[in-house]
Amino acid sequence: MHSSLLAVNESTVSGLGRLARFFGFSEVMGRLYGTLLMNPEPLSLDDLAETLEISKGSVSMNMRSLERWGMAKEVWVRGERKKYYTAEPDFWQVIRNVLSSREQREVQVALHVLRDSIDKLRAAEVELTPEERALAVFYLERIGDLQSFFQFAQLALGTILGSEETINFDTITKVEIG
Amino acid sequence: MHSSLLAVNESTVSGLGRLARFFGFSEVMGRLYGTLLMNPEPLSLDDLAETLEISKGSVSMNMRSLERWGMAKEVWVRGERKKYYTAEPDFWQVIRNVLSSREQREVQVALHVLRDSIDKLRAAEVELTPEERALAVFYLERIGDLQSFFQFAQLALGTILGSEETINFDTITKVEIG
DNA sequence: CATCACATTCAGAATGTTTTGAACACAGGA
DNA sequence: TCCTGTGTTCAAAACATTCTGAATGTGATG
Repeated sequence: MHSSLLAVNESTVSGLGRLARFFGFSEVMGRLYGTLLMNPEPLSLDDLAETLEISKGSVSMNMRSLERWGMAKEVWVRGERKKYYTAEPDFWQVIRNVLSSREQREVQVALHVLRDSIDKLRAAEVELTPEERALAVFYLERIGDLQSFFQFAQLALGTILGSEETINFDTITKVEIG
Repeated sequence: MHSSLLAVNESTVSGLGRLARFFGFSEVMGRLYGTLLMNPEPLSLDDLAETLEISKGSVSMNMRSLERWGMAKEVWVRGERKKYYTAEPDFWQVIRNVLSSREQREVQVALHVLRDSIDKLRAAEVELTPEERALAVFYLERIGDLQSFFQFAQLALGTILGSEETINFDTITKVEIG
């Protein structure tokens, strides 16, 4: 195989490994996804283990994670008993999965905790000494700032996820906040 | 001190620890930032070590990281020789720092690598066998998808960072993509 | 310039995470 | 039923990260 193809493959695989880390997944998951993405044909567990030079056990577990996240799926190959996988090629779909099943929930939990804190402080107000009351006011201010941030995050996620149809990245010319 | 104040403090500190992890920092950094954020008065290294029950060495190192990221700054306390710190209270400022010095660079590196890959494939075209050429075409397609994604990320980051004045999260009603 | 009060550093310990590979489970075919 | 090829599991090992605390550095002060 020509060296340029090998080099491009390698840099894509390691780049996706990096991206996976960034999104809080294991690097191996990213590399597996990358390997599948850069292969026109489906690959078996053994193929993947051999290509990435990692144990079959690791491939097995990481592939199941990839499946759960909708980043890869099993395909049937005629006359073969092995499991074969392909990458979900719609990157947008993958991002949507991650953002909606993980990030969005995180943000909502955070907002919930903040709201609880505010309620707690308001409820306790009558029992506080003057100094404590001053501190409570200070807390409310800081918590309000955090709330604003998470509300922004919620809004941004909602916007990205809200558009039902697949966003065609190529046609985006502007991201507006207002 | 009233239990509600303690509870709110604790949940904010651990929430910020969590957020720090999410952004790829150490949890301790987040907790330190949270502790400072929830204290009207500056705190010394010893105060922080005692409050969070961690060693002074760890506090020292993590506080220097926080300073480098613009999340905390030293303040002079009259008549004291110790170093005192306060949290940068403008959350938006903190986010801007992180996004512009880290995320934006990451995205630009990724785009650069992808462009290099495309160039490499184009340059090698004449030397390829027919099968290799088919694979190159396939690679170009996949790489184009990745490029679109990173270009979107670049655009979004640019929009958030581009607005010179501090964004008031409270007044944001919409995040638009188009 | 010696002392004191603090901050910083870093080797080693503690802890957390990921990987491996051997054991096991399972399904299909003989 | 037993064998064979495959996938899965999980305890232990390898590896990575983070923390600690004693040693060291630093600078202000008498």
